[in-house]
Amino acid sequence: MMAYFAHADLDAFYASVEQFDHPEYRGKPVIVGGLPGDRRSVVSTASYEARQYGVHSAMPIAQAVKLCPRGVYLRGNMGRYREKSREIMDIFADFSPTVQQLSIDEAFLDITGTEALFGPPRELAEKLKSKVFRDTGLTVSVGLASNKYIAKIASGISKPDGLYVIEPGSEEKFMRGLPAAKIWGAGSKTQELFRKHGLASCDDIYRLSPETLHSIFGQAFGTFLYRAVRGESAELFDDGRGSHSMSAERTFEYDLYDDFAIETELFNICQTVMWRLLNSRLQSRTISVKIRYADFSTEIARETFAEPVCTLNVLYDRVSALFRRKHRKGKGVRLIGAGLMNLENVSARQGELFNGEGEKERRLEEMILEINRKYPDAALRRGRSLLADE
DNA sequence: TCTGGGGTCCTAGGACCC
DNA sequence: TCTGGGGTCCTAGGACCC
Repeated sequence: MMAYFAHADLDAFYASVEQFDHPEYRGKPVIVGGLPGDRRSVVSTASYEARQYGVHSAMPIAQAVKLCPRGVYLRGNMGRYREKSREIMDIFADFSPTVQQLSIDEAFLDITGTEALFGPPRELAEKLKSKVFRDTGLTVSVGLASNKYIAKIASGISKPDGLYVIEPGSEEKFMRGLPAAKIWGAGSKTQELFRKHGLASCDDIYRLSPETLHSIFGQAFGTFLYRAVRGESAELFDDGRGSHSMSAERTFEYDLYDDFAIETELFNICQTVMWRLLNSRLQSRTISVKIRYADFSTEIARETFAEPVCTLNVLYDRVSALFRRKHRKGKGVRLIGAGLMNLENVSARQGELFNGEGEKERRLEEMILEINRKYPDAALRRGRSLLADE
């Protein structure tokens, strides 16, 4: 049986959720990401009305305000977006037993062999689109193709509220007709390389030998490009295996120079990471610290320990020691972050670390983390001093 | 107009072991 | 008697995605 995939992608997701929840925003340019006057905020999502002013994702809010001063600016509500996302993913699951969620607002559906239930792929896509709209008030763009990579490209062709079908057998022709800028997985640096080598279209890349592609782009990426421009399955994305990580970071409105202020922020970030770790039933032996200085230069330090992190105290001790080793004093700090890599499921052995005193400490920490999560402003200092007093 | 936050994957090179 | 090659683990940095 011929494999067939749908890529379903919500249109301007965060902005559309806001317009659904607040009818007074409908038809207006909505910009989610920050309020006018916020320093160092960027646009997370711009509604299609806002895009007409030239506003787009990743643009600094200050620039968006210049382009679109009358827009509706919002900081956003991730909890609400996640809730809406779950509703939509549940709908996707009605149409395919194999839904691979790629991010909060998009997924691949393996729709191979679903004809008997939903009719031909185009019909399935139309049913899916109208069900999503009926049940959630949001529009979704769908691409249909014989492999996931092409389905992903297809869903972007006729956004918003689009439906684009690549007939089996026409994958290569479709890709070769696209500009190189449309290659998913080739970002700004690669686009620069394309320009440098005079590669304007996918067809230009198609004409290069595998050897040339490898010499320009490296082994893995060269192979990826070779396959992508032929309309072959080019799997850039996670196949479900592989390592996972968990991190939190914060950019400050004004660069920090004060050690105590920096340590307090670092502790705050460790709390966030620890809270998520405790709720995930995962563990990790590798910590990372990220520092971005006022000049935007960014450094990352990692360290792997023999024993996994199991309490906030341990996490904070390790993170702050690594931070102090890496930190160049006197340079303004724009961002700090901390994370855990190579996450694995909590082992039986780890359970032994939680007996007696360890268990008591962990319970206390869980309480503090819970309080701080509920009342972030009130409990922060208390949390830190409680731990410091031990 | 200076550039968020949370992820994934790839590469190159060093340490160490057999 | 100054030097092989493979495997594994680890670190730092970069590119990309939404």
